[in-house]
Amino acid sequence: MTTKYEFSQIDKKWQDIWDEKEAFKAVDFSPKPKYYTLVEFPYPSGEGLHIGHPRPYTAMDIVSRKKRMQGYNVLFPMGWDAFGLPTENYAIKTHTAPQIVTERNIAHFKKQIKSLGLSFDWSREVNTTDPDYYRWTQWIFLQLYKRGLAYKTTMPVNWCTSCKCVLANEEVVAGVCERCGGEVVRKVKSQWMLMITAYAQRLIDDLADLDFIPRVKIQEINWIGRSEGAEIDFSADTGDKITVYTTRPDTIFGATYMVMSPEHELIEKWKNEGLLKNADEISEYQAQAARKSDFERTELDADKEKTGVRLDGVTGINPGNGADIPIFISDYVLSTYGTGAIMAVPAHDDRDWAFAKKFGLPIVEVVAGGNIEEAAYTDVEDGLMVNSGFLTGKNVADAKLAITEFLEEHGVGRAKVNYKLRDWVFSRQRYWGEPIPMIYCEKCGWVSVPESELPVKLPELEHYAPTEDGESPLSQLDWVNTTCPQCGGKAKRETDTMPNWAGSSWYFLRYCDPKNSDALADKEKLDYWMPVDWYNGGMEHVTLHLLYSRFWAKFLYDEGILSCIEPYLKRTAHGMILGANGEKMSKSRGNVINPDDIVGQYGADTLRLYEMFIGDFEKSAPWNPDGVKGCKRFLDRTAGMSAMIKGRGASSRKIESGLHKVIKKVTEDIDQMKFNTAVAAMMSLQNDIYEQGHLTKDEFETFITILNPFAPHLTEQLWEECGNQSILSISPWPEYDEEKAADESVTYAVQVNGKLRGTISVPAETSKEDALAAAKADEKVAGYLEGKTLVKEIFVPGRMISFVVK
RNA sequence: GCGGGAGUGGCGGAAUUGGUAGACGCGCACGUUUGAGGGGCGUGUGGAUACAUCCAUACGGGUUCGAUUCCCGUCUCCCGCACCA
Repeated sequence: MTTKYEFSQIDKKWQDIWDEKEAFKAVDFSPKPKYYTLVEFPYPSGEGLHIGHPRPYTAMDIVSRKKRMQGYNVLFPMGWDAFGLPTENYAIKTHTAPQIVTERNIAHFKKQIKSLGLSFDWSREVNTTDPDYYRWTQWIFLQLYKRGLAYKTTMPVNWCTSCKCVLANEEVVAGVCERCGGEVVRKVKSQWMLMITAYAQRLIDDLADLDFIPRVKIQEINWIGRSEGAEIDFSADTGDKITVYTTRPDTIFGATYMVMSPEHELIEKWKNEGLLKNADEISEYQAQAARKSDFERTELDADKEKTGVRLDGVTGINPGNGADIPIFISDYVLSTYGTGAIMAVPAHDDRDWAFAKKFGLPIVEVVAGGNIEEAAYTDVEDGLMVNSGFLTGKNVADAKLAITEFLEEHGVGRAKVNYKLRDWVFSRQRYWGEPIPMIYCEKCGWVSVPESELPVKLPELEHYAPTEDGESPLSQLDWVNTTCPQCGGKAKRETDTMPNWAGSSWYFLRYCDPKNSDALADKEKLDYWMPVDWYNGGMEHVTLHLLYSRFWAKFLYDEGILSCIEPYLKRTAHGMILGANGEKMSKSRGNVINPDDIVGQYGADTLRLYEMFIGDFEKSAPWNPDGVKGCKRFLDRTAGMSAMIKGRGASSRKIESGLHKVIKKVTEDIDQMKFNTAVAAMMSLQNDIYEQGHLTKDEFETFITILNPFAPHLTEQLWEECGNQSILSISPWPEYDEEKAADESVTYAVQVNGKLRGTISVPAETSKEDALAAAKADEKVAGYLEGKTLVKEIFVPGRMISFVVK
């Protein structure tokens, strides 16, 4: 009999039995209610599993196991997000094909993940680098192209000088490449783009009904960055129209100058027409701005001064008051937002104020309430319009409406909503990604690869390194030469590949029907399984993967492929596991914990339990080697309980009531991600059982049943040793019985004038009157009541009694 | 700067329609078992103390019979975004 958690003898045994019996297989169209739990599939890096991986995996495994035991048909799948730069860089360095490296990494990851006893349905495993998988990634791209949502354009892009590759906005973090930390510069290139901006409003609106944790919703909304304002057409004395975007049209009478981004197209026009007297100075400034990386350009440095050059020879006209105003170019105006030009209102915008101060431009107050000598007054709640013609006297909100109406009437402006979200740069000049299934024909332009010819397979290569000029290594191959599907003439293939976010944008759909060769998944299976009921992942993916995949799902809904408008009903996020010193784990800090070592030394259940007990699941927590030992001790003591079994039924009122309370607590805590307090409750009950010294077989079996999702290996073993033939992991979850949970007696805290003066213990069903009488009779309490006038009695059933005396 | 979150023992952390602050674990101390160590089992463990009490949840106020919880103000830390007009 097992009296300790002998992990080396039981972990593998039960993993094999679960495999053999297909205990965790998700059944298509089962009459049971379905439940789809999802964790972010990992990128199988060469470093192997990180100690952070098991935290979300175990958490969602616990949710899945509990749901299964509660009678749900659970889909809990796993796969590999295997395209990506680290693999390719490793391949370049070691001259090994990325295909081989990937295969090896996946095998290693899978072995590690399997050692944790997670209840994945491995029969649904997917791999984004499998041609049978990426065939459908390419297919979705073609559908986007067909609808005009994929397009190729030449534009300035973020270019990682180290990866020699284009990055999406979302991949540039603090001015450097989020993957390698390399310097990012601007480079003009022809790129495939996905029009995610077409879905900006829906991506905001549809969050409303979803059960996402608030910080995820807020971060997505902020990233999309909706703002309401107006476009206003200013004119120039050249006869040209300069449209600006502003959120403060109410301040138009305070617009004392204009600023255009250095890239604004009118500047070239005016240069060509010879209108600019200081054309050389302007060109020099433009060249300077172009050299700066986006990071330098947007860096907010306390010492950083605004720069700019006045367009000498051109004057703007304020359509509000008809005033002539100067026009500048400055790099504080971005070409990629709004119209690339602004009306500057220095009295009421911090940036315009700083610029005006530096260049000695007039600052005209149009909203009263601030001190514009000191700083711009940007408050929109208080303050009335002044110096503003027909707007004078109105408040800001009314003035906005009035001026917008005025502009619309006169045809020089209109209400306008803008978003910070940009279209998704979808091309990568690298080898290890899905080829973009497009062909360029001199005669026909860009032509789709016919769907019947998908997948466009990645050809095998000798050299994987990108070329110095920033082209994909695929461009060096004869593979690029093909024929135009439309006219049959000579044509060339697109050599860029997709970003690694492509395959992960729809993988949760493939799990519903992973082997389908006629469609990305069968419609009926999608309708059965989708949407995902609970998706847990990292905060770092909120503005990347989460947003991208919501976009693709919405598109597929529009195409009639999906029946749900949102892919995930519930989204939660786990905290990081830090090193023992409280810092982020990293090789350079020397504080890395390897999950294999923990599993080898303490067993899978110990690692699982500790990762759940370590702290609040949503927050980061430092690793504590002694904390792991505490969890092993609890598991050993759980096994030790089997030697304390006597009889059946209930051993005592106390344990029976405690057990039912813990059933309730564990059941609820799992649903609320409060795994740490669920474990604490079981530990506490175990202490009570040890104190009593014995328990019944029924109690023991119930105890190991609720512990099973956390520590499946040990509890299966103990269940078997109790003489059960069944698999515990798929046995019914215990029912909570309120009557049995009820206590025999209740302890009341007794306060006098708000201070705790005693406690009394009375039978649970004691009436208010009897309880109050008992409280007054308490020796200590009586001492405080004596000689005083009782003003008030407060009775909170089951909790406390409070007397107010004078 | 904007947005979000958090400040509780030596440490990780519990406790919310306001109701016994510090559950549970670690660490530490003592006892016990053992040839010793380790391990197990048990007891104790916020601070001060005149041992009746008093103080204590970042800081300062407020509401209340009662505040970690609600309100006002201040400070600190973490995360995200960042010249988005």
